[in-house]
Amino acid sequence: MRLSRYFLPILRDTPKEAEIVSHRLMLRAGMIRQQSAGIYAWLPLGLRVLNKINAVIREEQNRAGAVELLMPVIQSADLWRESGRYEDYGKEMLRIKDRHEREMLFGPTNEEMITEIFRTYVRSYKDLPLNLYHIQWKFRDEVRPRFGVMRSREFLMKDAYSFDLTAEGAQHSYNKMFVAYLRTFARLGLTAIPMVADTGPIGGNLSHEFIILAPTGESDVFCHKDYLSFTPPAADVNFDDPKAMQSEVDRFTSLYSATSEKHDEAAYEALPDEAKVSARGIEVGHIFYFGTKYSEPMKAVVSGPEGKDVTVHMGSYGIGPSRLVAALIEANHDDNGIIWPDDIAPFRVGIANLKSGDAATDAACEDIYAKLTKAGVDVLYDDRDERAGAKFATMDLIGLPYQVIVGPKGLADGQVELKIRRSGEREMLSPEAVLNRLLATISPAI
RNA sequence: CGGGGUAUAGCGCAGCCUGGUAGCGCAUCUGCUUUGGGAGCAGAGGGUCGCAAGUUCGAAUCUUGCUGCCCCGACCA
Repeated sequence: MRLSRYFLPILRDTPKEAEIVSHRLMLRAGMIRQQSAGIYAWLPLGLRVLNKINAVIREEQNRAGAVELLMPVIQSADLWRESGRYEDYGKEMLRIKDRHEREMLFGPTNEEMITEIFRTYVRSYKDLPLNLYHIQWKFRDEVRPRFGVMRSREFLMKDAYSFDLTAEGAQHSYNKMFVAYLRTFARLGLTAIPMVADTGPIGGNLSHEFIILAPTGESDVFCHKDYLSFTPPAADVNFDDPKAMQSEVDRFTSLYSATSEKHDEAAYEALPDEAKVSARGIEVGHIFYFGTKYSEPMKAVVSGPEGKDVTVHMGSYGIGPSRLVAALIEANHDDNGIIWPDDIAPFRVGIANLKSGDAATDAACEDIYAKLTKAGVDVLYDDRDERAGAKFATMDLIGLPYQVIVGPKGLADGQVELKIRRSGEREMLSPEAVLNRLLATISPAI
């Protein structure tokens, strides 16, 4: 992408409403635009990041055997009356009426709808287990939205729903998502710690939140320090092997960890002092097993092996990609701006033409741009007629991991500069060497 | 939902107390000079001063009502 033809509304000043660093940087980098309290437009740069996060989530959901579909954002109130949640959900649910005065709602979650779909088509135990997911916008009318997309009213969520014949099967489904989540967060470069959680209005008796530690987090959390250095489940872990899944889950639930709602002061105090971690955390995922809470009232039943109807056991599994964008920035930034992980960056490489209009620098930039683009690398080529300083500042602000700096001085020696955003390291290399170096950074499919 | 703020150009702000028809910096546009870490000079464009009613010869400024937004708390897959 040529920056001169892109839409990247950078702000030099920080809008005063932005309190936390991720919100400030998302506004300054032209990623989002607030439209109303807790409601944001995603501008091109922000959308790129959101889509990259979604891609990782999809790969790991699919690997774990979940199947993607897409459900609507607007739902019928009648569906929610079946489960009894239309009355229970309260003012967080945005209720609307269509032209025929029919009661509708903007979905805060999709348990009822997925259960309706499931019960319509799935009749036999032979079709189980089944895990269906989608990535769709949700709306929860929070009393006080804040911190940009970290705590917004409209937000994107990946929500998966599992269906099993038995509680044992449901445990395996739960474990698969547990492992998939660990892998997903690890691939995003985040250390997420599973914590025993409150089940809230979703209900159920087995639930974990996945928390990443950050000073701007909204939850008080407590855990064993060793969690910070756990290695995530491997790519070739066998999701169909219940024992393998259970042992991974056991490994990640072996040490103390809890949010303040479930905190056990005595258990925590029993830890050695050097193992105690008391911090703030951001909830980036939440998984539940809730048995027949929805399948029972909504009559989601299948014929069992003995020919008798069996009410299915369900679980649901959420990740907030829009919140993850903010969480990633909270975990990856410095005074100059965002520092994206390679695979999440809106563009992996930035090319700064320090003298647009100069035949030699233009030619060198065009050549590098063309070759990287042809190799399938996302490149942002800053071909604007701007001063060098402005180009450096822009690339650092939007956090491009690799920056190729092309100017007349270097080209006189046949060299361009490669700068690594995260370390600040810079090196003068030939254009060919830079290309080889950049292509080598593209990690093979995990 | 309680408490506290705030609303003036795309962003950050001044002007309000003491009413006289709107200003600064950044950004944008033009020209010239510059050109390796957010350049300089000169000029230009851009605002129903959140909305409504009232007081007044005259309201960004005073009064009343409403609304948006932000912060603290409570709340929160």
